[in-house]
Order: sequence, then structure tokens, then C-alpha cells
Amino acid sequence: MSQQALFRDQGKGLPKRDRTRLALIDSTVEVIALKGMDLAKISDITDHAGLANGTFYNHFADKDEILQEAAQRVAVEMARQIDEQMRSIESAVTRVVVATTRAIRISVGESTWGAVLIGALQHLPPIRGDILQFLRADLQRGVDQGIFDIELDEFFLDQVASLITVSIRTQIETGDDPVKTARTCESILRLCGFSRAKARKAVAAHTPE
Amino acid sequence: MSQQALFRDQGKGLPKRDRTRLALIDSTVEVIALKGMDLAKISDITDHAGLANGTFYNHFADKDEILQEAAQRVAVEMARQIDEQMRSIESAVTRVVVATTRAIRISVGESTWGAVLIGALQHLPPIRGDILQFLRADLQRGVDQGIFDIELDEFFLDQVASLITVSIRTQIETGDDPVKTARTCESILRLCGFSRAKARKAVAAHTPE
Amino acid sequence: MSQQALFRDQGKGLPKRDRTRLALIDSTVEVIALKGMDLAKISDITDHAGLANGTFYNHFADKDEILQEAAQRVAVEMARQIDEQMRSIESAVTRVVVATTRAIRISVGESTWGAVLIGALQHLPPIRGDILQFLRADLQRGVDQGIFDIELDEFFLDQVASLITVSIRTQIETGDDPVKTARTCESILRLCGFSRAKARKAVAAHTPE
Amino acid sequence: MSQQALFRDQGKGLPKRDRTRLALIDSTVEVIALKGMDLAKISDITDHAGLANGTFYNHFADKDEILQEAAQRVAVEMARQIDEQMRSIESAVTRVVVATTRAIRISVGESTWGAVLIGALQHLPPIRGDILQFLRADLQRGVDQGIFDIELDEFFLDQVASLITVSIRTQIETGDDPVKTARTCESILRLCGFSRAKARKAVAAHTPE
DNA sequence: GATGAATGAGTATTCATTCAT
DNA sequence: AATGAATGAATACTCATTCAT
Repeated sequence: MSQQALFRDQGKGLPKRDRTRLALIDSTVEVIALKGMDLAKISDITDHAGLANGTFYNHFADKDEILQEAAQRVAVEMARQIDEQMRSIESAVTRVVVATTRAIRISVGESTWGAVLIGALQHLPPIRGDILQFLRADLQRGVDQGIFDIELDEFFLDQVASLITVSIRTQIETGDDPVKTARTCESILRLCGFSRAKARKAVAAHTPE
Repeated sequence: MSQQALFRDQGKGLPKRDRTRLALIDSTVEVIALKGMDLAKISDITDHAGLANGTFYNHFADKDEILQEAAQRVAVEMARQIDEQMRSIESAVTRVVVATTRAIRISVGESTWGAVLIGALQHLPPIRGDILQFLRADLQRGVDQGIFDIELDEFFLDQVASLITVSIRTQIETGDDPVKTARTCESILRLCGFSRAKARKAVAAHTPE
Repeated sequence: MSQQALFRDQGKGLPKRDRTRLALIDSTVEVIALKGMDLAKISDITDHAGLANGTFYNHFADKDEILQEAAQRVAVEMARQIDEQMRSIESAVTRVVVATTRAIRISVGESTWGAVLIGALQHLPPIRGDILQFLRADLQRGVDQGIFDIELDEFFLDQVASLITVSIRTQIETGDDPVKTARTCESILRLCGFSRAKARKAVAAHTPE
Repeated sequence: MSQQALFRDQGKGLPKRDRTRLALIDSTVEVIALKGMDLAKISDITDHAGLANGTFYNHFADKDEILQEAAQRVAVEMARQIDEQMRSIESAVTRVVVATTRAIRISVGESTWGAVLIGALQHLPPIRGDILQFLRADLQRGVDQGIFDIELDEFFLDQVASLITVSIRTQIETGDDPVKTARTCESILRLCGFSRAKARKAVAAHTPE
């Protein structure tokens, strides 16, 4: 289920200006997947989009601006897709497992997204904040429900985020691997105070196959 | 216990050629701490070392080579310092706790080292391998002793390494914090199958104060 | 007595094409006053006029063409306004004093015009010629009347023009100053052979207050 | 008596770094003469000097810095050459005539210098200040000697400077013309209160042929 | 070996101009 | 006519690397 050029597709009915803008953002996402955020050059982005280099500056002030927006859109779209499946889920454990599983699956399946997500977590603090707040909300719910025995601070969020990041990075490199995704969920639950057995069981209960 | 210019000092008796080489490596470590691996320029390194920029190429083929060697030396030296305190420790749990604590403490206290270590883990796969093998050895010991209930593969090592990295990065930014170091050790033990209580107890037993 | 948008106003009854053209010229004059001729961009001109940048090329071949025409119109309009007050003046001295005074006053009061005038004198030889010919006519009259003891050639005109330019430039920068205007007139008369006293008297006689 | 590459010649004994620096400054002066200050590009300067474009940045931070320095050196060197001939001159009139004559002659004969001087007077306020202070000193002397009947302020200096500028500009364009130089001196003296006859006599007394 | 000036490929950015709508 | 998105040549500036001294 490749979603190449997602944003460009979203722009079907829109005016040309917006379509080009989305094409540039799409291109940016793809270039980041190929070379990483640091090495992505403006000319890579415009070349990849089949546009003249000057066109970039009709739409964005500089590289930072498009990185920011590209990451934002990826984050928002991922959050939307994940949230869709979670509206009715009340259990914090289930939410954490499902959200983590979905996030990894989307990031890896749509490998361009994973690269952007990882780049944003490392280099774009505001986006990082946006992403972590979803995580925090579900963890907080577990605390409120009395089932997560944790100190829910920045440091803890960073720990959990790093586990998810490792999982995405590994799977992008070595290929989709549901077992690693499951192990990541288990690790997170263990950090939340679950025993190994309980964690495994909770994850198994909410994993597709 | 500053270790500024460690390698240069090691070179006291050596011929001039070697001393210059070590001075460049020292300088590299310090520059990485200031600007990060990506942004460290050759001229930063030579300027910082008080040498002419052309001198660099009498000793290293390119930037990559010196990064590699600088990271290697930091890793080796850290390993040596940590190992010194661990020769007589048999218990895998103790080894993991002490090694993790020492590694974090050295990386943060000697903050130039932490930056290099993090850079190497991200950008220099061979060094990364060297570092992880120490980790693997101690974890393997725990498996052999029957106290770690884990699947000791690359992925697991990556998870543990990411927890250590997060801890170092956070403490470099916000300052030395023994509590975060202890929490990191606990988290690692939990990933190894320890309950929260047991993890906490094991860490407390081996933490200075 | 602001004369903002003078040319646009002139276009009231004209067809739309001409009104757009005049709006662009007005805008050009204003932009030149803000940023100078060199730094005035096409997009500044169209933005300032509230038009699309492409519209520019429906009316002018290039930047030079509009600069030329804008300067031309400013020069012609200034000449018209000055001439209105001079039709009945026969004395060459009076004509020079009144014309200079009026030219400076208009250029400074309507500061957009001064900037264009100065730009044109420096960068647009044909306009420069147009402007200088008015000056030449009045000076020639003085020669014919036997009261100006000068060699009326290009070089002399350049000298006089440079004195007027200095006056306008200074007053645009530091504010309207009738004393400087008077001193400029006196200087011109001195170059024409008047003694200091005679020059001062002649100027005083024809200066409003 | 062409003085092409003056600064480069000055650098004969100097270290290579300084020689290149002077070569760039010389080149800048020559490029300014060819295209004007506004249009002089870094690549023009390096090409003209037979150097790589990157070399420029080993010596100057940006275009402004080299313009400043080139103008400064031209101004200083001109002042030195003029001053050499004026040390023993006490009379303010003679000083003004000789200095003006020399300045114009050097600027025109060494036409690259004139272009730089004019550029500096227009675009580089600090250099402009340096240049005008020489002028001011001699005029002040005339005031002190009771022979110049002027109000010696910025505006007056601007008037005098503009007459000199006009003369240089004209002679660069149409060729060396001692008569124009003499007329310029006369005009300045007239602005200082001299009658036409007295001005002409004073100038004639101090003009070579 | 050390020096440091010179190099030039690489990258970001601007802006006059074109052209399909 | 007007629009404004797209173009790409022009230009400034960076920095790893070379090489003569």
C-alpha cells in the first residue's frame, strides 16, 4: 500500500500554486528518505520534483521552512491515520500498543515517512514536541487508570521515543519485521512496569496476526 | 577530573609526528563537542589545534579518517577506564549497572567524549560495532548466568544503546543528573526481564551514593 | 500639496490600458524614491501598484524603458509647473533664480520627484539632455542680455546642474531648507560672474520670504 | 605616466599573502574603472587578477570590504602625492588651486583612480569624510587668512566636491583638458567669494602652463 | 613535516523575463 | 489585458583539498 506522493494527490482539485507546493513537499519527503535531512539539497528537491531550482523560492523561504512543513504534514497525517483506528479504544495499554504498532508500520511501509519522522525527532524540536504529546497523552491515561507505574516526564518520553525510533530505523534498513514491532511494544510496556509475560500477552492480544 | 587533551598528553615521549597527530585528534574531539560531527570543519580542527590547515593532510587522508580515529580512541579509552573498575566483577547485573553508570558519567563529565560517542553511534558503523560488543559481552554473561531473559540480537543491543544515548544526550544538555543515570540502568534491567522493584534494588546496590 | 499618483490621476478619462500604464509609472516613481533607481525591482513596482508582476511586460519591454518614461514624465511635468510661473518673466537673473528655486522646492517637497530627477541626471543621458536644455535656455538669455559672463558649454551646464543636484539631495536627506536653496541660487549666479553681494541681493529679491 | 598596478608594485618585497591582497585591490580599482562600483562583481575582480574566485575570500569578507579598502588606498595615495607638492605652500588660495588641480590631474591621468574616487564619494561615507577633510582644512585656512568669504559647513563642502567630481567625470569621458581643470578651480574660488577676474588670475598664477 | 595561499566544485539565493491560463 | 507560476542565468559565498615553499 504505497502512498508515494500522498500530498500531491491531495492537491488534485487545488489551484496550480498549491499543487506545485505540495509537489515540492512530496519531493522533499522522498529526498529525505534517500539522503537524510542534512544532505537534502534544494536542487535535489527541485530536480526530483521536475521543477526549476528557482521555483523553490516562489514557495518557501529556505530549506528549513520546507523541512518544517514537510515534517509537520507527515506527522499530522500519520497522527490522523493512527487516530482513526483509536477513537473507540479506552484502554491505555491497548492504545499504546496500537499506536506504536501503527506508527512503526506506517513509517516503515511508507519508508519515506519514517525517514522524515526520525529526522524531525532529531532536528526539529517543535515537531518533536507535537509528536511526543500524543505519546504523553496515552501514557498519562495509563497513569490515570493506575496501570502504568512510571514517572511521566520528558526523560521518560525520550526513552520511549528512542525505542520507537530504533525500531523504525532498523526496519527501514533491514525490512519490515512484525516481530521487532511487537518487541518494541513489549519493551515500552516493560518500561511502564509490566512484567515480561504481561507485556507479551498484552501485545499479542492487540497484534493483527 | 578534566581529561582535556588526553591523547596529546599520551604522546609526551613520542616523536613529533605522532604528537601532532594526537593534537589533531584531541582538537577534533573538542570541536565535535562544540559543533557536532556534521558541522566540524577541517579548519576548525586545525585552528583549534593551533596548526596550519595544510598540516591536517600530512596526517589524515580526509575528514572521515580523523573522525573515525578520534571516535575509536575515545571508545577505546572509555572502555579501558570502565574495564579497569570491572575486572573483578563477576555478576552480570553488577557489570551492566557499573558499566552503564561509568559510561554515562564519563560521557557527561567529560562532555567532549559524550558528543563524540553519540556521533560515532549514529554515523560510524564500525565504531558503533566496537562499542556495542562490550555491551553484548556483559549481556551475554547475564544470559549465561540465567538472569537475563532476553533475545540477545542486534535489535536488542540497539534498544539498550538508544537508552544510554538518550541519557547522555539529556545530561549533556541539562546537566549531570545521577537520578537519570540510575533510571537508565533500571530501564535496561527491565528490558532484561527484571521487575521494577528488582531493577531498582539492583541499581541502588551499585550506585555510589 | 501632495502630488502622489499624479500620472494616474491624469489618466482618469483614458482607456484601461493607459490607466494601468500610468499606474505603473506612478509606482515606479514612488519605488525609486524609496529604494533608488538601481535597487528598484520590477516586482517592487508591480507590488506597489497592486498589479501582477507579469502585467509589467504588457506595457514595457524592460526596466530601462519604464525608468526612461517615468523620468521623462517627471521632467516634463516639473518643467510645465515651473514654466507656468515663468511665462512673463523676462529677466534672465530672475528666471534662473525662480526656476532653480522652484525646481528644488518641487523636488524636495514632492520628494519622490527629486529622487527620480537625480537618478535620471546620473543614469539617463537623454533625459539629462532634456532637463539641461531648459537650464541652457535661461543662461543663454542672460548671455544675450549681457549680464552673465560665462562660457555656456556642456561643462558649465554640468557644473550648474551639479550644484542643483547637491541641494536637492541634501534637502531630501536633512529636510527642506530654504536657506540652502537660496545659497544654491547664489552659487549659480556667482558662477555666472556675479559678486557675492550682487548675487545675494538678486536672490533675496526673488525669494518668497 | 601610467600607474597601473600601483599597489601591486608596492608589494614587491612583501610576503605572498600581501602581494595577492594588493593584486586583488589593484584589480578592483581597474574593474571599477571599467564597470563602476555597482556593477563590479567578485568574479570580475578575481578574473581580472588571474586568480580563482575562492581566493577572494581568503583575503576579504565581502565586496564591501574590498571596495572600502581599495577606495581608502586610492584616497590615501592621492593625498600623499598631492601633499608632497604642498608642504611648503602657505597661501590658502594656492593650496586650493594646487590641490584641486593635482587631484583632477591624477584622477584623470590615472583614470582608474578617478572612477574609484567618484564611486567612494557617492557610496562610501567614511571615505567621503576622509577626502572632504583635506578640502575642509584648506578652505578653513582661507577663512582664517581672511580671504575666503564663506560659510564653511557640510553643504559648502558638498558644493565644492560636486564641482571637482563633475570635472573629473567629464575629463574621464572626453579626455584630459587643462582648461576644464582651470575653470573648475576658478569656480571654486568664485564660490569662495572671488571675483571672476581675481579667480582667473589666481588660477593662472598656479597653473603649469 | 609544517605551512598557508590558492584552488574550484558545490550550494543557496535573487530576479528579470516568459508564457499558459 | 491581466495574471502569477515557472524559469534559469547570474552571482555570492563555503570549504575540502592541493601544492609550492
